[in-house]
Amino acid sequence: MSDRPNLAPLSRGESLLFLTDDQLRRGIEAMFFAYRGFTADPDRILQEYGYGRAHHRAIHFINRSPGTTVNNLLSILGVTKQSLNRVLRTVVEDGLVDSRVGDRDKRERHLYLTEAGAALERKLSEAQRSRMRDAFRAAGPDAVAGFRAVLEQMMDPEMKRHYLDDADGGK
Amino acid sequence: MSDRPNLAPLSRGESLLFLTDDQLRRGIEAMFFAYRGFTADPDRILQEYGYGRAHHRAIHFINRSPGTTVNNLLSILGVTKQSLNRVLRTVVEDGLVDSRVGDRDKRERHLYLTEAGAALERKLSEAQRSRMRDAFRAAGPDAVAGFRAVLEQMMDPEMKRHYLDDADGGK
DNA sequence: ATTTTAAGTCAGCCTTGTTGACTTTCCAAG
DNA sequence: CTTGGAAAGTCAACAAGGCTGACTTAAAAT
Repeated sequence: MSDRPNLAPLSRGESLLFLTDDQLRRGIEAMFFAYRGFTADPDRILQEYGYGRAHHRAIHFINRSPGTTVNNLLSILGVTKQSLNRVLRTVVEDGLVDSRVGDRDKRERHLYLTEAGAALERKLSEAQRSRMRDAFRAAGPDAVAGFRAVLEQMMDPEMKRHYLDDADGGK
Repeated sequence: MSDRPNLAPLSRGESLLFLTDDQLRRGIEAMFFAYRGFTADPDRILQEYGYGRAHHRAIHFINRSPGTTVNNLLSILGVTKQSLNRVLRTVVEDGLVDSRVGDRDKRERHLYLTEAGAALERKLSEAQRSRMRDAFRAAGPDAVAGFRAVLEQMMDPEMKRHYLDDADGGK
């Protein structure tokens, strides 16, 4: 393969790098427009339920890590506890999330999805997975690896901790 | 369910992709965490100026397409005119953006960055480009192509129109 | 002359973020 | 056993930035 994919005009022989400001600007806009697409489908579903993205995020990560504590969720989501609490209160009241006092430490609340919560989670994530599946299929396996590699590099280091604690073990 | 847990694509990067629900969930979280990183640096700068992401977006696209009209900006950003107008009013008042009545059509306002506006734009986009440059460098050229390919597929079709109207011309 | 379009404005509402102050619970260290 | 502090929750106030709806002005299009 060429080491210069179809990306750069490179008229000035000076730069071996394919990272012109224009290339970077395209990457920036790609993030902007793609993120909009990425959230569009769940947003529509949430609206029917009177929820917002904040509810989606909470539900997603409770589903991913059942029994997680509020504090843990706080550090993943990066919002204040007051902000999270407002969201959490509504989903608990609405019977989507179960908040159980900790056994070892009774100050902690452990969060679990109820059946209704799990049902909404499936609905939301199926919509989101569907779009991602289509994008992955259309772009191909190599592109998917590249996509993940770049995004991983773009995260703040502290966030990488939360990005799939399980993940591919070593590496 | 997935009959093929994380085995590499053995069919020559063609047919069956390894798109388990878990792979897709990783892609979803990658988007979430990366987008946070992506906006973190500009957000910090904007805060010093008392602006938000909405101002950044307006400034970005005015810089990309000087002389663009309010209506055009509206369709790129996908917000209501009232929402955009509030943002636009402040940046015009603050002398970052110049709003000129159209020559051909006097109903239209054409938007341009002033020197001060261009200075802020450079500051913001340099921060964002810097992070993207680092991510691109670390991930490598092939990854960058894949990143862009996947994001492009993830956009809503109408948004693809706005994504680099200039772009690689005849394909 | 009438209708449509582009832009702007006013008013009000919602979600989701923020601070700050304060309480309750309860583990753990002195 | 007392007390310091962490975890969680609550109340209040505020701001950004979305939204809708109603309305005006000016100019272009029909």
